[in-house]
Amino acid sequence: MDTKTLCLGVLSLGDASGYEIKKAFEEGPFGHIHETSFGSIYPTLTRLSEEGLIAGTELAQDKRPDKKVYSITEAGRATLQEALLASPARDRVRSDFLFMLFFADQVSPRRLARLIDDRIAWYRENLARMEACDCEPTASGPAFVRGLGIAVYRAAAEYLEANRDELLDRLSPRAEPKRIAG
Amino acid sequence: MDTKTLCLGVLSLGDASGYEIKKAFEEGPFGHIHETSFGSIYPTLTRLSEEGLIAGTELAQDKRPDKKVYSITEAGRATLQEALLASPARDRVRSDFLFMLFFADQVSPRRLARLIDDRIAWYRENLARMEACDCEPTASGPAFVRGLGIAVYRAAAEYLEANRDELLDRLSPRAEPKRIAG
DNA sequence: GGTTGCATGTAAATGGTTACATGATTGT
DNA sequence: ACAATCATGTAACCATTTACATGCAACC
Repeated sequence: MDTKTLCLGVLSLGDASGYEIKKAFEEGPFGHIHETSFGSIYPTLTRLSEEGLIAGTELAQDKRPDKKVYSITEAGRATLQEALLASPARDRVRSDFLFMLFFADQVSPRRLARLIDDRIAWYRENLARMEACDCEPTASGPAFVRGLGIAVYRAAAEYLEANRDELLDRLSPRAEPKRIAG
Repeated sequence: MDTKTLCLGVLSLGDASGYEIKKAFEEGPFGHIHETSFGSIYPTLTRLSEEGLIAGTELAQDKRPDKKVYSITEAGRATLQEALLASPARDRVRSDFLFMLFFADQVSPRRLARLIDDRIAWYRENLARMEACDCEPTASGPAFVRGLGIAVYRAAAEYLEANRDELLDRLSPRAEPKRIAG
C-alpha cells in the first residue's frame, strides 16, 4: 500500500494529525502491517489535502505545539474504496534478522545467541502489548488482523525458543573430550 | 539488507549469475527473507565488480544466452563479514493483504472471502514447496530459517482457516429469519 | 542538564521498481 | 502461434529514508 492509501485508511476510522497517524503505525495494530516515517506522511497529507481527499483544520493547543487535524472527505472515501478493490500486491518482507540467521556459520555463536534472544524478547514484548488491548470491542477487521498477528508472532517466538539451543550446539560443537591416552 | 550485501551473501555460498541470484530469492528459501528485481541486481553486480568485491567471468553457453558468472573475492568476504556484524535493522513488512483485511467492513464479503481463500492457497503451496526440499542436508543456518518460515506460514494458514467463516458471518449477518406472524 | 514526548515540515540523497530493449529455445 | 524460460542490461520514474530545522513542556 502506498502512503496515500494508508493515510486515507487511518482517517476513515476517525480524524487525526500526521503525528497521530505515524503513532498509529508504531504502536497500534498496524505495526506488523506497514511502517512509515514523518518524511513520507507529512508531504502525503499535504498532497491529499490539495487533491480534496482530506480536509485539514489547524488546531491550537494548550502547552503543546499546534496541530493539524485532518478529516477524510467523501471523495477520499471513494478513493479508499477503489484502492480496496484493487488486487493486493504481494507482501514485501525485508528481514535483516533472517538474512543474518541464514548465514549463521559466518557469525560467531555468541553474537547469534544475542541476535536470537533479542528477537525472542521483542516478540514477547509485542505479544504482551497485542494481547493486552483486548479491551475495546473492536471492529471485525482489526480483531481478525490482531488475531493473525498474535498467532504468527507466537509461532515465531515458540520456534526460536524451541530450536535456539540446537542451532547453537551444532555451530559450536562441544569439543569432544579428547582422551589423553587409550 | 541492501542489495549489495544480499548479492555478496548469495555469492558467498557459491558462484552465480545475476539471473540465478534473482531466482534464489524467488524460489529458494530466501523467498520470505527478501525480494529483489533485476533492475536492482544487475547494477549492483556491476558496482560490486568495480569495487573488487566480486569477480565476473563471461560464460558462453550452448543454446542459451551467454551469462556472467560471478565469484566473491576475499575483499568481498570481508565486506560481508562486516555487514553481518552490524546490528540488524528491524524487519520491514508491507502487506496489502493485511491492510485490506483491517478494513474488512469496507469490503464486500464476497471479495473478502476470495482474498482470504487465495491467501490460504498461497500459504499451502509455499508450505508444500518448503517442506519438499528436505532433501539436502543443508547448512544449519538455512535449515533454521526454513524451519522458522514453515512454522510461521503454518500458523498463518491455520489461523485463516480457523477464523475465516466467523469473520464472514459477522460481516454479512445471516438475516434473522423473520417470523411472518406471531 | 539531558532526554523524551509533542508537533510540523523541507531537502537531499538513496534506493528500488517498472518498463523498455533484445533474442534464442522449448513447451502447449 | 503464443507463452514461458533463459539471460543481460539501461533509463526514467517513484517512493522513502535520513538529516536538518525549530521549540516548548515534562520528567529524571
